[in-house]
Amino acid sequence: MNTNESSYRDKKVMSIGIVKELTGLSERQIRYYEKRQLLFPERTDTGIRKYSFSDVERLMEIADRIEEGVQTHEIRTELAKKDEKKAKDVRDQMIRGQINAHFHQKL
Amino acid sequence: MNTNESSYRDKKVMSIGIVKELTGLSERQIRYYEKRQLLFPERTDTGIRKYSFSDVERLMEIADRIEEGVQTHEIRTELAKKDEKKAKDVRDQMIRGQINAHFHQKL
DNA sequence: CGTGTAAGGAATTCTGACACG
DNA sequence: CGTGTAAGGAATTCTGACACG
Repeated sequence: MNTNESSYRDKKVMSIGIVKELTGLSERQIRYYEKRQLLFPERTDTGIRKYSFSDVERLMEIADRIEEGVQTHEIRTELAKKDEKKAKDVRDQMIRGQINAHFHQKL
Repeated sequence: MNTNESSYRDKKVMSIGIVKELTGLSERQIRYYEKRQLLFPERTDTGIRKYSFSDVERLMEIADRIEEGVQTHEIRTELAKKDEKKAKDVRDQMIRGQINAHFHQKL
């Protein structure tokens, strides 16, 4: 029941037109940030880009940093660091989950 | 922070192709259920339908009921009842929120 | 009643390029 | 470097209709 909700944020379901509306960015900008490796939309079999809500959030962060005069290269590094931290947190939680399950199994 | 998350479920952002993939239904079926008033996607200025994750969930429920041999007309009634109940729950929560806010304001 | 399909048109998205700087 | 734009093509979506039942 809770497993579902959070997956909505990461599910790649929107095409660029909606993302454009949600972020206020131009398609040109959205595609350019992808080329610079700031975000990673998926593609349909026929090549149409698909974005998630978290991609939208990320684009708004990117837009903020750009406005501050930060170059895409630096933003890329920052985001990569953030992503790695999140991945680590997820791994930690997984381990706790395992331990927890193991503990309860013993009862 | 929490206000955002739940809104993802109801935000109309997907076009019919994705909904088709997510639900396994045909475009024909999805559009037909709309005509029968079982769901209410939004439209872009140019007439393209946009669906939310909750629409996707709803379509899966609809598909189940159809498989059980229930007619769209009945499903419509069932869903309307459910929707009304949810709306009522939301109103109740709003009131509780008001009371709560009022209470804390007094302190 | 619920769904498939072919038909024609309109709207969307894609890429590579020229432009400015 | 970051972004706008016109260009041409491919993929998507829309509606109304014929079909079966």
